[in-house]
Amino acid sequence: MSKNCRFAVAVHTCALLGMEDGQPLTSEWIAGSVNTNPVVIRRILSALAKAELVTSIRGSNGGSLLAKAPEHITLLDIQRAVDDDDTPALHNQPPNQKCPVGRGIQPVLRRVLDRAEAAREAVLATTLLAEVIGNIRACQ
Amino acid sequence: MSKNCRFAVAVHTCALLGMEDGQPLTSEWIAGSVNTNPVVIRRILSALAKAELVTSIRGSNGGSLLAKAPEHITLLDIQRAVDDDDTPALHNQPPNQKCPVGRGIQPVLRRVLDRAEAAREAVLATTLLAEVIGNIRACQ
DNA sequence: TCCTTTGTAATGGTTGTTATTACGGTTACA
DNA sequence: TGTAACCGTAATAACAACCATTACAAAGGA
Repeated sequence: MSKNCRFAVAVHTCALLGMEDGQPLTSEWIAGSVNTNPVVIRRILSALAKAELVTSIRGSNGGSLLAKAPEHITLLDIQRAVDDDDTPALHNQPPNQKCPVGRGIQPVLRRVLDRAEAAREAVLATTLLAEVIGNIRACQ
Repeated sequence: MSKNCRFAVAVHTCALLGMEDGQPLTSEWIAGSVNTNPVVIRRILSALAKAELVTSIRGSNGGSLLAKAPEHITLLDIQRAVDDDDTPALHNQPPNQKCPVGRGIQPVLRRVLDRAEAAREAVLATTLLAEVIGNIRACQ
């Protein structure tokens, strides 16, 4: 479980954009809904734009729009856009290579953790932004 | 993906204990294999003991032992023992409740993330410490 | 030209993690 | 009955990640 809230803010942002279809929203407006600073939103939007999930219009009357229909954006797309998935080192210092366990533990653990992470991502990959928007609408 | 290495150190420690069956290992010895400070190991062992996965013998000739056979310890047991699973708040500040999305986003997201986390834990729950030890032995 | 808006750099505060020192309690053994 | 070898845990410092905020350059409409 990641320790930052970029993913939550990114999904929140995309849901707003998806519900106001075609209407560009400013970072300040989005920040008002998320309850944070507009610059935080712009950083998230910048990451989403690099992944080609949103586009931005600069200047007066500008703002951001979804680049794809919510039916074509998965939560995994969003997660990959905003969370650097550089898998952190298992151990902080490399373990003692003179010990059989020290030598063998890392590849073994890595394999298991990769399988576990793949299972987690499979759930996100099958959840569409459109479903999230539908659920939000349903609980009003 | 968690950002600390407690889980890796805990599995490493349990694998050592499981391979030296019956022989108590000192925190200093384990620290030599993990390549860290003995106090770090003792903290991990303390958490593992609270979860009744290991026992410790104090005093001279003391050390730690597995409390169960490696066939009866899953990686999920170990993870739960050393990682506080207090699910962090999705948003840092609660979102704006006057906005429909701000009101609805958190329960919806929480549900999806709980499902994703359950899928991840299912993999850890079906991986036994005994398998890890077997894999380490196999790649010597 | 002026105003609005994005894009991004720089900075400070907060929090989580690891390493390390220190010290008290426990136990085997001479 | 000492003493040495252990564990258990508190305290602290160093370090990194993250977020909020200020600041400012660049873009674009009126």
